[in-house]
Amino acid sequence: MATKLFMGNLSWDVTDEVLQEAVARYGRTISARVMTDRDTGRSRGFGFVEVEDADAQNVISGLNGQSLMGRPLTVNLAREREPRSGGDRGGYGGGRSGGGRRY
DNA sequence: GTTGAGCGTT
Repeated sequence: MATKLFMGNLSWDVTDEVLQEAVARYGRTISARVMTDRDTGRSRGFGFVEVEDADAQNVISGLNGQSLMGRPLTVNLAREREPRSGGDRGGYGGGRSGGGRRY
């Protein structure tokens, strides 16, 4: 199992590799990806990382507040984005993302 | 050549 983490306040110089290397030091990194602007292709300043559930808390406590590339990292549980459609044309009528933040 | 809160693509 893997836990998804949201990385914020990333330096524009940070890349997927750098993020993975940084997270891999605190836990087994399943996957690391830095969200880059699809419009311009430049880093948006945040990304997502997948780590083992047992290491998720360790990674958060380890990287959250730590400085990377000269900028303090912000680590939090990433929201679950719509599960992959799976490719089945199925068409669930009641598909409800439930909305994002609800406060 | 720039910028800085926020939750991503098949």
